[in-house]
Amino acid sequence: MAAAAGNWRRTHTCGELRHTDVGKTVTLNGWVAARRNHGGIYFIDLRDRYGLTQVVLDEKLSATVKLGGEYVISVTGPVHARDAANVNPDRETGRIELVAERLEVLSPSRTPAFVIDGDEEVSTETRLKFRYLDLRRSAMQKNLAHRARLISAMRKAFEAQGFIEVETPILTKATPEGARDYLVPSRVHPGEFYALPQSPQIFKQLLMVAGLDKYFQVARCFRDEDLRADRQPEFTQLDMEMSFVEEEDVFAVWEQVMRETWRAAMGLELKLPFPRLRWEEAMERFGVDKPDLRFGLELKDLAPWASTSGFGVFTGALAAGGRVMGLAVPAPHALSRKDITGLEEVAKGLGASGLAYWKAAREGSSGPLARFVPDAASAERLMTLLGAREGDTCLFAAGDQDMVRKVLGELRVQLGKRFSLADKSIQAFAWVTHFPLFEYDKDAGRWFSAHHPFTAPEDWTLGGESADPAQLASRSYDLVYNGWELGSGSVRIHRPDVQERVFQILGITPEERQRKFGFFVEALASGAPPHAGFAMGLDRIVALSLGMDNIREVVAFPKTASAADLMCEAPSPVAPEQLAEVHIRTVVPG
RNA sequence: GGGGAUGUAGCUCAAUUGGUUAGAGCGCCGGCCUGUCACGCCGGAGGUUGCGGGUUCAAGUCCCGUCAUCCUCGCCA
Repeated sequence: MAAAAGNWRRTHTCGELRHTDVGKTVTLNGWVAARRNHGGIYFIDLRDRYGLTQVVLDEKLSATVKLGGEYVISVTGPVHARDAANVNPDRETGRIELVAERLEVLSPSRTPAFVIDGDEEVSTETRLKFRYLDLRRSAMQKNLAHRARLISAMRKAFEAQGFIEVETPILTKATPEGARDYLVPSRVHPGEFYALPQSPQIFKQLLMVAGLDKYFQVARCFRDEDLRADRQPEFTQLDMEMSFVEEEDVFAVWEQVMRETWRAAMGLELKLPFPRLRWEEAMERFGVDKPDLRFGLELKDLAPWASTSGFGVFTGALAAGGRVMGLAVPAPHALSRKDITGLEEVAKGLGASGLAYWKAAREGSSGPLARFVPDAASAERLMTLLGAREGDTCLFAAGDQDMVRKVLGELRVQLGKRFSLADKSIQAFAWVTHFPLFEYDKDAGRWFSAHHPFTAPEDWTLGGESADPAQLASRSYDLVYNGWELGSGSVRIHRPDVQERVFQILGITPEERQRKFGFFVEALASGAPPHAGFAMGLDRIVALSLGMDNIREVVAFPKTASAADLMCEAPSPVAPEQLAEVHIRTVVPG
């Protein structure tokens, strides 16, 4: 190091000097956030991660340097108390100022693309292009600090429960099921590819076979699918797995982790245990697999009334094996004819043929359905089924069960938002369990795992040879929070015979299975303990805990909706030599 | 892949029915100013109206295409 180095180094940060420091001679380093030149006296607001401190220059000193916005400087001088008239009560450091005796420009700055401390909302495009400036804003620094606190709290909570953190490969093997893989060509093996992990799923199960017993990892995951506000092509999971356990053991660990995390990062005390409800119950009561439990407005089965209603659409739906369901919007929340037309559009968009409604009343009810509710007894019966009171607006859907649930589930969500039904003081965590094991894909003409192919079935026999895969429940579960899915997991298959049977139902041939999962099946046959795990979407939970709905705000260097990095301009073409090295020839359409 | 919104100065936005030399605030540059803290005052520079084509006497404005950003459906075991 040069002999002169060190005299510019800070003794304090820009956020910590107080009235009690008056008289000390200090050195601050930071960015020039604002300049106020009064000719004979010159003020600088000096910024760093910790705050803002006013620096005062006299004419002599200010004349020696040319300062621009965002210049990085070092200033040394005594801390002075401000006169009462000059105190700035809006700033932590507002009672003092640093009177500079030495000022050094450590690094000049080009004119920034936007004003760092400005009030104007800068476009996402500009923010991402100059992300290093965007991250200089205190709001972004707070977000990242909050993220770090939350991750740290989770790490501590897992470690306290005896979990060990293990890193798993980023260069791994392509998987046939699930999301599209990001591929990486191999130089050494011409024509072959690694894949970036969609999750560390297989590795964490292998760690259980290895006997690691309690694993966790802050794991980066990659999925080459289209983006959303809450989805980036690379994202972070808090991933975990444990051995010799079942659902309740995993729930207990996570409930403890969430309680400690919420306490440390948010200062909130969570009530344990979280409620559990089976997937089937969630779908029946709320129409969705991630219900917002902060308000009611539940879906009700109206078959007992509908079957004798005389309304052809309803009786027809029931006769065809479908459902007639409804929900009651409490009377204070009025829905106009126009509102209902809007909701009907939503319903139609989701496959409903229409949206019947009824203004509940024992006498003189109204709405298109009123003529099918001819008397007080009939009205009473319907209102009881709906849990409706006098004056409530009741909405109905009839038809195929999946469609009816989807329509009313969506209406429930929209009405909840519209009328702010959710009690904001509630932290509504819940475990949704026993999702279906398989889903049928009409286009592909085969069954797919609803969760992933290593998920244990509720019944180890898989219902026998003749079972209908659609009817099988799995031992998978989601953690739901205020209507958001935070993460999911399952009890895994630890028996090779059951794993074989699942592959069989998925239509994966023995050759294919051997090629793609051979090592994994062998591992399961090499002493696999019963095990189960869970992974939480970290970006989502950090954003949610900050009251934000876009995870870009909590990711340091996120990508745009077209998966581009506007700052470093990735992806980008590469030199032909580089392609040749990895045996790639590109064929670009057009 | 589909749908919707947006694109004008470095940033955030305005510009009537298609009609003069495309404006404002902030930022930037120059000057003045000893108590400001969004300092103030005076002056100034800065535009391929995303790009390409078309209609028109005339296009930021209308039409077609295209690109980018945002939201969203499909997709995301």
